[in-house]
Amino acid sequence: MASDHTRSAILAAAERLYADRGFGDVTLRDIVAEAGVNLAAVNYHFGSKDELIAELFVTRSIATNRERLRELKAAEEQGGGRAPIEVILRALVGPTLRGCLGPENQRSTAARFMIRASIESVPPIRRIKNREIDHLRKFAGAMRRALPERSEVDVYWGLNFALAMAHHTIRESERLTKLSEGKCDLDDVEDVVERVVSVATMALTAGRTEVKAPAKVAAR
Amino acid sequence: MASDHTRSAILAAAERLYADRGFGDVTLRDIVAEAGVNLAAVNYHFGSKDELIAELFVTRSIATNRERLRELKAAEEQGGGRAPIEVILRALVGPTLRGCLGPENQRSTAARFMIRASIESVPPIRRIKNREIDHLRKFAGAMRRALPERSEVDVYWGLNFALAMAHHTIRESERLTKLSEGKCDLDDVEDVVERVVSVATMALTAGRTEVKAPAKVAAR
DNA sequence: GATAGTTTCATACAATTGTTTGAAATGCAA
DNA sequence: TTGCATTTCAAACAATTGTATGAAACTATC
Repeated sequence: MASDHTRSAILAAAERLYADRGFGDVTLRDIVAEAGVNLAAVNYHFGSKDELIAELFVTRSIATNRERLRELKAAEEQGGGRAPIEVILRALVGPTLRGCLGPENQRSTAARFMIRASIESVPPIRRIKNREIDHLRKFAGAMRRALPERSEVDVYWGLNFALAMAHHTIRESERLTKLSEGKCDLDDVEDVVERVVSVATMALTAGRTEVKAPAKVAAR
Repeated sequence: MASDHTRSAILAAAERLYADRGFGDVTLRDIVAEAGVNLAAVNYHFGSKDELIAELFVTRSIATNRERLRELKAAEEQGGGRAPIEVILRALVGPTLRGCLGPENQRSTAARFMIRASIESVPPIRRIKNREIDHLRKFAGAMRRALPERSEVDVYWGLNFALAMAHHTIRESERLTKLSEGKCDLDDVEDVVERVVSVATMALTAGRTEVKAPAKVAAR
């Protein structure tokens, strides 16, 4: 094992390049050049290109999920097992948004890598990705506890829309800036978070404030 | 020109394969095999692989935009130059959702291709994609006319969120089905359209029903 | 300081990719 | 039919990719 220097240099370079340019057009030769190591080092340390990607994704996936669950657990414990829906949604979309948006220099490579992974899903990632469903299920559970009158289906849709707004805004941030001629300030991350959270909250609570009623009609 | 048979067979096969498997892992050999034509035919008729993709994208892009604008124009003319925001949003997200979701057999290859193009944007598409901004600007204009009291920034955010929900739902439809254990019915396209439209409408009108007031505070 | 195990390196390999080539086939006008 | 342009085809080409190899360099233990 010795220094591990080569190994971690590869991981860092790969994550940076994948985050910037996507999996499609980053070759092993690009990675080793960026890392300043030999081409054969990748196969020596990771076995194959796919295993490198998988290791990268697993590591980051665990970290991101832990971050989100930490916020969620803290909120629920504080509220005696039930957190306000806004807080839950903030725990869901906040970390990713904060990691990907914001002033240029503080953008997180890890977060941008995860967004790439969620977009152009390559085989090694696709194989692992199913686990994330369990993670989302925990959020769905918390949301149902926060909105007991709400139908299960509506909660899933709200969760889906919250992730939709967060991810899409990240992916298309450049286009939104161009479309709005800079008027939408994507560097003001907390403003973006609040916009997403507030719309998702409305989607989950509108037309159903206190009522106990059947399912289908909701969220209209 | 003669029959054009080969040319259109290539276009059809390419669109189908790209829609199904993405640009990343579809080779020219896959396409010509599917089309039942010779490998060299692609370069003979289109010049290069990139030009084939570009032609496909341009054709579909024009058709999709025309479809959306047709709905929009019809609505605005009927309302004397100003359509209700719900109708505008339906014109924006309806065609794409209807094309991509719904019972297996009636899903549109064209719509799925366009979603692929919006996801894993390859160089030839990226070069053209800027034009779509002009198209979105027309929708932004109609939305501003429908919501004159609303700030410009809020309208752009509403537009962004509407597209976000539509596209994300299409992209992650499989995951939503799995997460909800089939309870979210993605075959009921009109239900999905109404959900997206209603949430986007709320995002654009909440907390600002009749008031004439400054910007920032909105959509909270 | 010799030796065994680990890591790095230049280089080669095999497979796949988009593209080109030149001949054969086809269609069409005179 | 003849002649000419268009279209199709099998085959080869050149470039790029991930991977494998075997020797060299290094590290640590005795």
